[in-house]
Amino acid sequence: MHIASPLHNSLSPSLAFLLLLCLISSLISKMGRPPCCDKSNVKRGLWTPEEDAKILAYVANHGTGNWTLVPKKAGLNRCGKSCRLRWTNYLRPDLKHDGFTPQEEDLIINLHGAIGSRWSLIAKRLPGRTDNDVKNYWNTKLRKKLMKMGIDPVTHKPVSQVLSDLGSISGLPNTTNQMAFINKDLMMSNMPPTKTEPSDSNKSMVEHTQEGQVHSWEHHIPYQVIINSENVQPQVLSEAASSTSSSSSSNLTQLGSPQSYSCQTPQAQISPPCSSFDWSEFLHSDSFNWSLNPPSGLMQSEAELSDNTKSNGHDMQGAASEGSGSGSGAVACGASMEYQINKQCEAHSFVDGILDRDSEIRAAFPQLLDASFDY
DNA sequence: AATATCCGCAACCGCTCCGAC
DNA sequence: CGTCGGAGCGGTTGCGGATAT
Repeated sequence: MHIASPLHNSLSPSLAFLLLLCLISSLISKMGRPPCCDKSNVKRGLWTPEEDAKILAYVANHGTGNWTLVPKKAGLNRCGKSCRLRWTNYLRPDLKHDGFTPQEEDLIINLHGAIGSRWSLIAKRLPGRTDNDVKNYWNTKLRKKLMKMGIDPVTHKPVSQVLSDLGSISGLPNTTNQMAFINKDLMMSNMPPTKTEPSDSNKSMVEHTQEGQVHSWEHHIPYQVIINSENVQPQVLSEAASSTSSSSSSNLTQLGSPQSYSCQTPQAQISPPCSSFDWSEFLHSDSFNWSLNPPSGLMQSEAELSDNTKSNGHDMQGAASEGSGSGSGAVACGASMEYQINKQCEAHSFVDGILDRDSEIRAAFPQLLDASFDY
């Protein structure tokens, strides 16, 4: 004896499915933004030549833009976002697919030291390269190269300086006005855990596994250990911190790295107080062409530059636009860093300059280094 | 020769920004 | 002013080839 409810009788399977869809979409809208496409029904993974041809044909006929419609119009079972990435990172006709030149390599290192992991900004200085290219090249080659040479790829400081800064935190005489950054890779690769006995204050941060490996650094040590508020203006700090979703390490590196290039005493490293600094302006300035004699192709057109400034204006344009005085401050700061960077570039390569700085620190603080670290 | 490990790169993911409505 | 969707960004993952054992 089955008594069917009226609802059960009237609800066809297709209607039930629609209601379910409505319920799900309603739930999704409450939870947050729905995905850009139905990932379960689109192809993922490597692209075939046929798919590439469809994208190329579509772009040739319609141009780029409105990528969500591209899969449908081009006859592709792909997410629009995936199509856009395929185009921008691989299919664009202006892309270079050959290896990076030494000039490009130097430029990436210099720019990374100055602005951190702003791959898109760096890539804009390298015609034919995408942010993905630059990022991959950095992660696979340049980072390791710098580490091998004893340079912390995060701070672009010599390892000895980073470690001495770490020693300062852990109870050794503290050299204020310094910015110290802890890089996990650096720790893992340059700090033999069995050799270094952490001080009491450090023991809580350093944990040795049974195999003698250090772990959990990132959970215990803030990347930014010391920031002198007199030298780093809160506005710059907050702008840098809020400008991107990238990690705090990269944001803070932007602030610290240019200063660390200077071949001066630790105290003198710190630039005069800046009301703000315009990274975009700095990058666009002639002084940022370095002494690499970059090929003319490395230069960016004015249109691109202004677009660049616009797209990054919220985080790169500081008080320069807010008042005449602060504008000159930005210029002054830019000039200061330009001087430091150019000074270094004039005499040596980037790496040479850092190694020189390393030697100076070793000479200035032999006891400090010898007593704290043996590497 | 077979297997394990490493490495580089393409692609994906999640987030933010920004303009249109 | 808030919402929506496109676009861009940086970080991460996974695959496939290269190299080591």
